Amino acid sequence: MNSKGGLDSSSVEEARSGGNLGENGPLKKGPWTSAEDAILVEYITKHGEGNWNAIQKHSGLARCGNSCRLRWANHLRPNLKKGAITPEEERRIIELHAKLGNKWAQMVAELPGRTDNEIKNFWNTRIKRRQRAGLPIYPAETCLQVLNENQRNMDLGTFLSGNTQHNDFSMNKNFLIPTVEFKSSEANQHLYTPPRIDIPPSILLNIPASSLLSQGLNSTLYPSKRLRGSESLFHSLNATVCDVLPDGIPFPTNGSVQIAQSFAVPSAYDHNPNSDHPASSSAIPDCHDILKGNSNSELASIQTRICSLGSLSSPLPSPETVNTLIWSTPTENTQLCSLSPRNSGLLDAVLYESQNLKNSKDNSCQQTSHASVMSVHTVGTSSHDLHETQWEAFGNPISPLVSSLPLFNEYAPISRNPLDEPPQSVDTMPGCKSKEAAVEPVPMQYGEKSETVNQTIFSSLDFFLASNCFGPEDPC
DNA sequence: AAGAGTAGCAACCGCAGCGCG
DNA sequence: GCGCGCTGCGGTTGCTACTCT
Repeated sequence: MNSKGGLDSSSVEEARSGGNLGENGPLKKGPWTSAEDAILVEYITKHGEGNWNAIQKHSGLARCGNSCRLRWANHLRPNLKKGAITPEEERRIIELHAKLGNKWAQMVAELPGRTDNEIKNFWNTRIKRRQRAGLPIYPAETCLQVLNENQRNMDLGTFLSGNTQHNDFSMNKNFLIPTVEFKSSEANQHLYTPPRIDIPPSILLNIPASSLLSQGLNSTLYPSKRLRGSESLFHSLNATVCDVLPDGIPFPTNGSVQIAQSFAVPSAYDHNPNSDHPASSSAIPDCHDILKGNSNSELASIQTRICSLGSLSSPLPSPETVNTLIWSTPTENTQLCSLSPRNSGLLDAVLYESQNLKNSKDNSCQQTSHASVMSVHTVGTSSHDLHETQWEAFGNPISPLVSSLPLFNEYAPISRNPLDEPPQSVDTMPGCKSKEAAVEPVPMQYGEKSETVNQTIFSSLDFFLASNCFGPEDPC
């Protein structure tokens, strides 16, 4: 690539003139030549890093300052570690991503010799690879490790006081936990007293949404000073996810989930102002307001709701409409979701769920709802219930989250490697008429609880990470 | 053997934060 | 306080090599 001076003068002169580009002409793009590298290295050796635009001006390179900076940072600077990512580095990257999300620059500090670009590329490749294989993004041990670390570092009090691992939380002084009523959930609560979910706040709040949703839903949901495109995307996601969370879901009332609970709010997609879901009206601040005012709440709400989404009840759109949903062009209802071709499919589906949820509120799908509600709230109490009830929701033969997705079952209740075992037909499951493949719930042993619960959470998340199933990329 | 598909990598683009005048 | 330029970051795109059919 580069030799610190092994080039003849003609090559350097050519590089200085920008090849076929004049020195004052347009800046050169594309791959760097050895001659350009040599010039850059020479200049930085003499003058040091920084002032990249000056480098462009004074070195004669026909490259913009930022390009020089990137070239130096990613390829030319000393102490760069070349070669493939080692298993140990991979493990570290996974850990860091679980903690930090797509904060490549921060990860660099923990991975000397590697560049943010390298890490980013590695991660993106890894994501693709694991999605293809139907594997969870995060190994269970990583989930547990992050969980344990967060448990050590943070409790609810520190979270609320801002003394957390994620300083972003502390930077929001107006983090409010609005009181939320779930009127429509009362009946459910009678039936299913919300048990305490045995998931500490840290696992829900400290694993950035960007980690959980990266590449699948939104790349930068993690509270960040940078919102940019993801902000608008988040708004759409916000709207859709707000809506798809059934109003009747009675969140457990421990601290962590209360936070999530407080964001189960209506959205602009509620086209029925007279909706008889009072929980989705005045008592709850608008998601958008919350989210604009406190980006951390994005994390909390999204993460938690995504967890809940894993067990969504389905308003039972027909398979036909599911197909329409998946393949139709954006409508006024879905255009907000068209921010990213990768995301639109999932968000369309979520939106559709939302619409049908509203439209079918009078339908007799309460039992299905209950099943899914239970799947959320039985996590901590009965693994058996968890599997069964989640299974009911997941196995809903008409849900677009299932019926259109053979892959879905690879992300079904328990994170199991679909490569390990061929999926079992849902037909074999009581009450399931879908022809879709399924994975049989596995009895959980004592001691597996924590891991399995987390696996469940991340399996659901992984399912969403695999959301391109909804889109044209993978019309499964 | 050839074309298609995919993986991996390098580089670019656009945005936001920051400092300075 | 405001505008401007610089810098850094994260997402995306494009290219090349490799694999598969």
